[in-house]
Amino acid sequence: MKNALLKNAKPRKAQIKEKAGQLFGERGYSAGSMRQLARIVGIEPASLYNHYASKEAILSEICEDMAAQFLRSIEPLAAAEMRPDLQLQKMMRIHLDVVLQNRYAATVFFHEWRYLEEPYLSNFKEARKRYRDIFGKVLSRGASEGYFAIDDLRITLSVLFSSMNWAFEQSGDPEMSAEEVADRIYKIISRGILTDRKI
Amino acid sequence: MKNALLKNAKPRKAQIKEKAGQLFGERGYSAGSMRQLARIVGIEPASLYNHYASKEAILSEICEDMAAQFLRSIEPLAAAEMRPDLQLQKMMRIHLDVVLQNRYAATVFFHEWRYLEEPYLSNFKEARKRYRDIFGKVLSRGASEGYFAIDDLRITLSVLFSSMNWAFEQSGDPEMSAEEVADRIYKIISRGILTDRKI
DNA sequence: TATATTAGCTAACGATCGTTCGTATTTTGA
DNA sequence: TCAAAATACGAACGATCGTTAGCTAATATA
Repeated sequence: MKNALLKNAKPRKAQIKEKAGQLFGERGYSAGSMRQLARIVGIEPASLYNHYASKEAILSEICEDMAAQFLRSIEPLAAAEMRPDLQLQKMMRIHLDVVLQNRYAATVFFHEWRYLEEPYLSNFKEARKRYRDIFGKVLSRGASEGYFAIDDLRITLSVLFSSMNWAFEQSGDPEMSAEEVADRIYKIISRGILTDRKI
Repeated sequence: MKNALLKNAKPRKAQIKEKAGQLFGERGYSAGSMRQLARIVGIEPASLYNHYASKEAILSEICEDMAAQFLRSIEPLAAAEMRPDLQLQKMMRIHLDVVLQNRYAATVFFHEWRYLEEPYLSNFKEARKRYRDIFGKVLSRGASEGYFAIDDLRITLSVLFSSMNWAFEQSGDPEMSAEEVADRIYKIISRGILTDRKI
């Protein structure tokens, strides 16, 4: 029963969510209207409300989905016992893989979350903090074990996530895989761009 | 004359632009209304149109101002003949100084430029490209002179600007100066976080 | 002092916003 | 088979949007 209901409810609802991700990602949450969304989906505006209670409900579900996917993807690796540098590299690959496989939703997740209202906003921030802390923990452990030299954890995390989250922002279609991009960013952040040569 | 003595405040137009920077930076361009702006400035909505022809005109002027300020600030250094690594560090300091001295306008410049329409949008992109190329040139020269090891210029520039442009995003008030932040980011990007020690 | 410009106001325009209502149609579960 | 649930629709509500019109008062210019 539940499954049957879910089975039929899902396609349309998922379709709305996907198109909303595109719309909000391209035009922004505020500028993207429910009427535009309805037109893209191919139904009347009023029909959207058979699947979502409000515009914000769509946004919050997109953000929650992404938060859950980021966390679910990274958690197995977070628990692993690896050399911190290798662990960081692998975690960056996974992060960028999630981003690349959810281009629009990830854009919404990064840009439009601020239009969430309570309690969604607090939930979002909490999830983001948990995710951030997972990376922070790897950096801290790497520092205490002598692998990393980290002057300021907050800035290091900021550089790390900024680099990853805006890597696909510029180009419409990426000519590189998530792993390639991740490895190039990892190389910069791990070894820097300076050569050993000193003049 | 007597008004010049009475008025310590900025001219209305500059005041509108400043408050619009705050509003658009905090709420976003689409979500921040002309009525909200008028209330913040302390005049009626209609009065805004004695100073700006449209909402978009305010946005475009904010973006143009920032583009001009970034370019004007960096150009003297771009022409200087210095060691590329030192030049890059100094340019990063200046870039972050401009960001920190224009917190709201910089936020608008980074986030809200996409709501510009032609021809403002093309002008914006052109200016941004010129600015980006200035940094790219330093990186390229540094690479050709053996100071930098750069696998992918586009990604390196992306990491560089992402790191700088979102450095002040999280915290409401920065407890670090632009120079401190710039130097910490420069250290990460130049030397990386890996220690020399291999276990 | 006479005139032109600037800057402010109230009021309201048409458009669009998110959303709701009532109803028809389709799909589902017993 | 049949009632109920799910899904769609047209129409419209009140709110808010950017903007304009028309007017008044202050200021600058001559």
